[in-house]
Amino acid sequence: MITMSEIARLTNVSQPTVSRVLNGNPSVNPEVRERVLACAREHHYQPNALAKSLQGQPTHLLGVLLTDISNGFFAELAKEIEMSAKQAGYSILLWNSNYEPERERECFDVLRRYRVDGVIAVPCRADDEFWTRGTDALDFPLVIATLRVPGRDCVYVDHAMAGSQAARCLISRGYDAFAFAGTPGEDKQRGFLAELSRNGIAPERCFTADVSRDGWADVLAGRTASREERTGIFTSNDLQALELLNRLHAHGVTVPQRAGVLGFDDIPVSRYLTPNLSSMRQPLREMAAHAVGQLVCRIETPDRAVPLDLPLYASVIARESTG
Amino acid sequence: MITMSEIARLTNVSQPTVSRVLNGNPSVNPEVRERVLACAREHHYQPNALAKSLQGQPTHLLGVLLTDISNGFFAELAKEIEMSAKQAGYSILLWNSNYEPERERECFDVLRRYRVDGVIAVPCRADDEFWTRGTDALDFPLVIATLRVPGRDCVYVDHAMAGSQAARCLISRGYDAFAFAGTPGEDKQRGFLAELSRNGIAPERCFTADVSRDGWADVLAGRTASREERTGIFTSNDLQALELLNRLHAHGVTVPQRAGVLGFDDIPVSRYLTPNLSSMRQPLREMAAHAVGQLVCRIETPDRAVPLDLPLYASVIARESTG
DNA sequence: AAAGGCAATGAATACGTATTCACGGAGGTG
DNA sequence: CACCTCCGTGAATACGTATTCATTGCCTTT
Repeated sequence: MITMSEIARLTNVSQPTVSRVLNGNPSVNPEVRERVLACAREHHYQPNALAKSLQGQPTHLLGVLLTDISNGFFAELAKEIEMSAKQAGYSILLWNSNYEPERERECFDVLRRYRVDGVIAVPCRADDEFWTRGTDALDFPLVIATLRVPGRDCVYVDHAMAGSQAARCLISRGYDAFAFAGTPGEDKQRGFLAELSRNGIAPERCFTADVSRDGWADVLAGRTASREERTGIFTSNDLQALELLNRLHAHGVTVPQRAGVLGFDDIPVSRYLTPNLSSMRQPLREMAAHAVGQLVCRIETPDRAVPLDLPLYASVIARESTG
Repeated sequence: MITMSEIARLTNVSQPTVSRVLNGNPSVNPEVRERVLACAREHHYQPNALAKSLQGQPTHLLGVLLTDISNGFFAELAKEIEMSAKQAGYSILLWNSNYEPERERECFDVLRRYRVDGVIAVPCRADDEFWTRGTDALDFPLVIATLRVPGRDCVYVDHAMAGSQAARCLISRGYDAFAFAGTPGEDKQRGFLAELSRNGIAPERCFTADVSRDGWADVLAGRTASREERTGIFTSNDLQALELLNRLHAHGVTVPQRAGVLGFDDIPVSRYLTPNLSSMRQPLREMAAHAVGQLVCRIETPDRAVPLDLPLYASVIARESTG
C-alpha cells in the first residue's frame, strides 16, 4: 500500500508537503497540489489511520458492546448506531458479550488496545459493579444504552412508564382482569401493577407469570380460560406474546374477545400474525442517535459535565390482539 | 494510557527489555521479568495495537461488510462470524451497505485506511463487477459469504438444491399442486421447478408468485382457495410465509390440510405460530466458521491457491404447516 | 590463564504520519 | 538600497512498538 513518502518521491516534493496537500493546508503551490493529488488518486492512496493515531489524532473508532446481536432488537439498535456513527465519521468495532460479564471485561481490554475514541455499551446487568463503579478511571468516554446506570451517561427507555402505558391501553379496551408475563422484579411489571392499582383495579384481578418457569404460557392460558372476566395480558417481549397466543389458541381462548395480548418490542413479524399482534415500540433510532451524539460530544469536548440521564418513551402500536 | 517506555522508566530497564518481557521472549532475567510484569499489571498496560501494526505486524482486525444487520438472518450470521473471529484472535470492524453498492465502495476505502487483515463480505449483488472483477488487486484477502461469486473464495448455501429439497418435501406430504413465492429468477425457484418436473408434475400444476408485486399473497391465497387440489407452497423466506399464512386464513384455506406452507430461514418465531411454520434452516454456524477459517488461512499463508468454492446445504425443519 | 561462547541488556533504527522549526526567496516599505 | 514580512518548502522530530546490532560480564573449554 502506497505511503506519503512514496508519493513524495514520485512527485519530487517532500513528505510534509504531501501531508499538507492531502490535509487541505492552504499554504502550498497550486501546481504542486495538483501534481500530488493526481498521483494520490492514481495509486488509490488511503491514509494509514493507525499511524495518524500515533500522533495523538483520534482513531475515529467507536466500540460497540452488545449482549447479543442475533437478538432482533439489538440488531436493529446496532444498525441505527452504525448509521449514526458513520454519519459522524466514525467506524464501529463490534463486540458481543453473550450475556457473560466476563466477556465484557475482555472487551474493554481489546477496545483499549485499539485505542477507540469512545464506547457505547449494553451491559448484561445494570447493577454489576463493573459498570457502576469500576469504570471511573476509564480511558475513553462511555455511554450506556438501553439501561439506566446512575452516575453514567445513559440513554434508555423508561420501562416503568411503558408498563404504565400498557396498563392504560388494556384498561381502555375494556378488559377487567389483568396479567403480566415476564421476569419478576422488572420495571415494566412495577409500572404495570402500579398503574392498575392507581386505576382502582383490585389486586385479586392482577396476576403475574414468571417466564423463566417452564410451561408458564400454558398455565397462564389455562387460568385465563377458566375465568369469567376478559383478561388483558402484557408480556415482556413479543416472542413471549407469540408463545402465549399459541397456548391461548390451544385452550380455546379467543383473542381479542376473551383475552387481549400486548407485546413489547414490535418485532417485524407482529403484523403478519392472525390476529395481528399489538405491541410497544421503542424509539430505537432516537436512542441510537442520542447515544452516538452524546458520545461524540464527550469525545470532542472532554470536560467533566454532569452525566446525561435520558429516558425515552415507548409507544403502543395497537393492532388486532387488543381488540 | 501507559506505554512500554513508561514501564521501562519505572522499572529501571530499557524499553526493548520491556518488549521482550511482554512478548514472552525467554532471554530475560527472571527477576527483571517479574518486576516488569508486576508494573504492567499494576498500571493495566495494554499494548497499542496500532503502533504494533506499523512494524508490519497484523492488525488482527477483520472487516465485515453486510447488506443489513437488522435482518435477523444476517444478524445471526454476524454473531457467528464474530464468535469465530474472536476465537481466532481477531476483532470485527462492522459495516452495513444498506443494499447500496455505493456504500460497498465506501466501506472498502475505510477498511483499507484501518489496514484490516482481511474482509468477509456479503455483496448486494453477486453480478456486480466490483466483486467479480474490480477486486483483483486487493490489498487484503476477501471471502464472500452467502453468495457464489465465481473466481473468488466464497462460502454459501446452495439455493437451487434447497429448492429441490423443498419440492421433495412437499411432494412427499401428498400435495398435488405446487407454488413458489419469491423473486423471479431466484435459484430456489429454479431448483424447485426443476425437481417438480423431474418428478413428473405437470407444468399446469406449478405456479410462481412474484413477491415484489403488492397483494401477491392475497392473489395466491385466492387461487389456492378456488382450486380442488391440495397446494404445497414454498416461500423464499419466512416473513413471506407468515404473510401468506395470514391471507390463507382470511380466505378460509386450512393449513396444512388444504395447503402446505414451507418457509425459508427458520426465524425464531416460526415455532410459536399456529400452526407452527415448517421451514428450511441454513447452516449459519458452519458458514461463518468456514468463512473465517478460510480468511485466516489466506491471511497467514498468502500464497495464490485456487479459490475456495464451498456450497453448504440447508435442511428442512418439518413442523405443522406442512402436515 | 587465555580464548571462546552465551546470556542479558541497551542503543539505534524503522514503520507512516503530523508538526515544529528553520530557511530561502519574493514582495513590500522606509 | 537596506530592512522586514510572508509564503512555500524541507529537515528534523515525535508517537509506541519490534527488531537488529553491539556491548558487557560470566561461564566453559583448552
